[in-house]
Amino acid sequence: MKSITIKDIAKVANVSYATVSRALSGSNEIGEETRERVLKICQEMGYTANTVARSMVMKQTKLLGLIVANIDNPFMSEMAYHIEMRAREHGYNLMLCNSSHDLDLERNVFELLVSRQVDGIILVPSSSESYANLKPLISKVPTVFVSENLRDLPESYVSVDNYRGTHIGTEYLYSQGHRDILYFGLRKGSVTHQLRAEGYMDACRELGIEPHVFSSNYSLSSVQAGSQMAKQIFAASPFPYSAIFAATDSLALGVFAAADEAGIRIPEDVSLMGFDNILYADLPRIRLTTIEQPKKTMATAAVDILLEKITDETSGYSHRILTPTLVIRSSCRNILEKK
Amino acid sequence: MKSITIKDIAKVANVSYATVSRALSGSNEIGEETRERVLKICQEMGYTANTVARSMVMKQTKLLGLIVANIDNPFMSEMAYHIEMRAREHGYNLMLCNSSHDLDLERNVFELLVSRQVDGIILVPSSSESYANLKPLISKVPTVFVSENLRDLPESYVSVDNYRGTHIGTEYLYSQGHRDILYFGLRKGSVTHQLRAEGYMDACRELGIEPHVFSSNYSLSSVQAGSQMAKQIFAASPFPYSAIFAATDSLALGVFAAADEAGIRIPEDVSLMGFDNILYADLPRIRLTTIEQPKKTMATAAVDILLEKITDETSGYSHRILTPTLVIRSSCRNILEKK
DNA sequence: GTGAAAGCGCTAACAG
DNA sequence: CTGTTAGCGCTTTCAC
Repeated sequence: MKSITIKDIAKVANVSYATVSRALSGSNEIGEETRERVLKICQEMGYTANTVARSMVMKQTKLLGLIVANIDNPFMSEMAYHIEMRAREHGYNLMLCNSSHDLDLERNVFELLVSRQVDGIILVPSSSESYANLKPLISKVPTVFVSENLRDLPESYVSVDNYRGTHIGTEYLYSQGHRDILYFGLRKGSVTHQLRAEGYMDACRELGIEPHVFSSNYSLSSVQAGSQMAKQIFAASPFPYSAIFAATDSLALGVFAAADEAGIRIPEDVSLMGFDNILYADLPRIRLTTIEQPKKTMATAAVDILLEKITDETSGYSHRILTPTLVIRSSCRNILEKK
Repeated sequence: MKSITIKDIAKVANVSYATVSRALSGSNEIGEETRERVLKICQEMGYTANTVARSMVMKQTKLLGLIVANIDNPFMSEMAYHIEMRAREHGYNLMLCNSSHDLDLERNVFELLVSRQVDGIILVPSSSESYANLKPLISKVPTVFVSENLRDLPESYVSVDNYRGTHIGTEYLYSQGHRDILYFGLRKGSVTHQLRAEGYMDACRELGIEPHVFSSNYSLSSVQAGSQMAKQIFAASPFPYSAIFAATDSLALGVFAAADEAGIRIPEDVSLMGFDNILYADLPRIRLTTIEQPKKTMATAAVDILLEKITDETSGYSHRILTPTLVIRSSCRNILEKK
């Protein structure tokens, strides 16, 4: 499987291999007929450029690293899709690594990507701890965080306005007549989830209703965990809330499962709102009303910010906070109207 | 951001840079104290090896390409997760490319990966046409196809025993009293789907019931398409089948949606069986009875076969066909029993 | 317009 | 055991 190189072409074309390089790179310091002749020979001989060699001398790989906790999480995979497409539009390819929600692994793969000379890294951290965890490494390569709000940390990130998301959602629930709303799934240590809870609480205050939040240290992105947690809240009978605002769609799915089990109907008995608008949310029989994170926009923004960082040597960082929107489906009921 | 190299280390350590290389590579032709001293300096100076340079001389990148149609498809993303983890276990990293169900794009990214000198490629094709489409390129790099059954084409692949899957599923449906089963979603041009339909039809014949298959040229992996198609079959009233065997879980989800809309209850009025056992299938309110593709095993096998191909220069190919299993959830009813 | 040559960071003979 | 040296395939000055 010996592949043919620029030198082989040069020999056949009877030119120096620098000339072949010029022909290939679209340089203008080469005669038109020479270029065409060389290019034709490349074609005929089935020449494929060796990007690795080019990377060596150019000192850039046109490679981006993408670190996610789990690519099989619907939120992640949707982000990954858009990120990959956008990156490729700009001539970049993606190296994918799963960190499996493990900080040590996250650090490992980050270092790995650095040693592979990626031009930049996009990181979808599962918690706010990632920043501290990776801090010493971040200086080695342009990095942008996605999805997790890092508040005012000096590193680039793009996220949604989490505070506003739950604020909007709470207002909607209120407009549907709900006065007893449970916020389900606050996890300490994640500023993203801190902000979501705050948005809910502030909205409650403004609306003159009492906030109730159910905290947890479990994963907030697993429906299993959600259903475990939801079992606890449904143990109280009668269930004292008319609506549940889940911190994530996955959690909401878990609530669905636990509600079915407990014989509580959604939305007839209690309304359910999610956050993220993952692909699952739109499934038949689920049809979850939720807060949409503009995933494609976030993905695009992340790539663009990263490429800008790569191009401009000027250090600095940018925070891009996108606006979430309410997606109304069928998991919330207006309790002002008659049943 | 100038990174430090082996030479910088050599200078500080007062040795030749070959010695540094030896220390790093764990060679045994180096003195113990020298190694330790060098390694300590590497540590102190924060040296990170340049994998690209190493790749150049080693003529292997320890990089695998993964081409999927859409990483945001739940089947793909689950496969991707396991593939990445397995690859990394063996010291390989993954370059991810989406082909977006486009044969030209698929070829493009394949070439791209070749020029990036990946050591091998894992391809999850969306149809059987991919083989013909990529044939001239496949000789350039070890490749293994995943999920799509290529029948007896001379290229490595791992897939599930599709024929057996639908056979088992049909028998199960029969055991639950179903005699009028519609097979939903045969697409010509895919041997995978050909085999699935055949498994169903042969089972019907053996069981002495009449096969009915609904063909389509739509995508078989989109719930949207599934619901469009399902609308057509539900237009017939009364609906003449007691069970529907969908060619994929995504299609089954579409059937769910159309059934809800048509006021047909699952499983009370008609039973529904899927194929793939994607993550969605286990969601509350869906709980789809389906045929499981052992995705983790497939992923692992794909990586292992590929690495073997990479290591053994001996050409040749292998076909690995795994056994599917029935996963019983709640979308099928036993119609022998009283309602 | 084209060729010669240096060098990207590293490994692997080959000497000593 | 350690140093010297020759590349890996390519881009890019610098001459001609």
